[in-house]
Amino acid sequence: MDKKHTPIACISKAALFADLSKAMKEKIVPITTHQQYFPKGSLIRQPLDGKDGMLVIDRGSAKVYNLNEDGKETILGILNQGDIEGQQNLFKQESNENFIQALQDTWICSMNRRDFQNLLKATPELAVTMLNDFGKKLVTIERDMAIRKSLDAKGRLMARLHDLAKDQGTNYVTLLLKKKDLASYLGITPETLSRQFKILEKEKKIEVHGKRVKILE
DNA sequence: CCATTAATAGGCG
DNA sequence: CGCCTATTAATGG
Repeated sequence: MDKKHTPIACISKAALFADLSKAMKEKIVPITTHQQYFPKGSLIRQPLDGKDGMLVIDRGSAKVYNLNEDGKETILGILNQGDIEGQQNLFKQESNENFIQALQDTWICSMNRRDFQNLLKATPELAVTMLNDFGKKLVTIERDMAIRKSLDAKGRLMARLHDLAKDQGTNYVTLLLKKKDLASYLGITPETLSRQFKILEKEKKIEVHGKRVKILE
């Protein structure tokens, strides 16, 4: 299935590293572990697993979630190819407190905290790039929170669909998540999500075909 | 096939 | 809207 994988190519896929010079990337290579394979549904990270590094999705996708008091999942975010997760772990002692589960067969590359800290000290450009990335993530999170608080279920769903359309570059969007996961991500129940889909269809705003949704407005 | 999980439907607070 | 239950669809072995 997989052809060739070079550490440099892998690093370049990660938004965080994409803009670095080749020399910079070569500095990163030695501290990375490449192409660990996780079958669909397996846990890539979980609390107390002792993994302290950050990871990059080389291929595949994964969901980040934790469990609330009632033992139910709350989806914190979705990782797609090239996304970074666990940057926090590079700066603090504790290991992960969230679960990360592969949504498809997924390959990740990773590095541990200590090696990366040393590299950061030696490579200011990397530190700056990373800080900017943090900023972007912060903006996204704040925006998501604002949406969750201000919009009702229908509005949240529509907003999410438009985001997906933007990400995927088409109005015929493919839902990567199971609907119950999408519901969790939106902070609503699966039942409510199902109802909102029906309502939006009736209003001629979307067309649902299994896991694909056409956005009509 | 059967068993489990996901999605939907309907009732109710 | 969330929670609950029942039914059906989809999935995986």
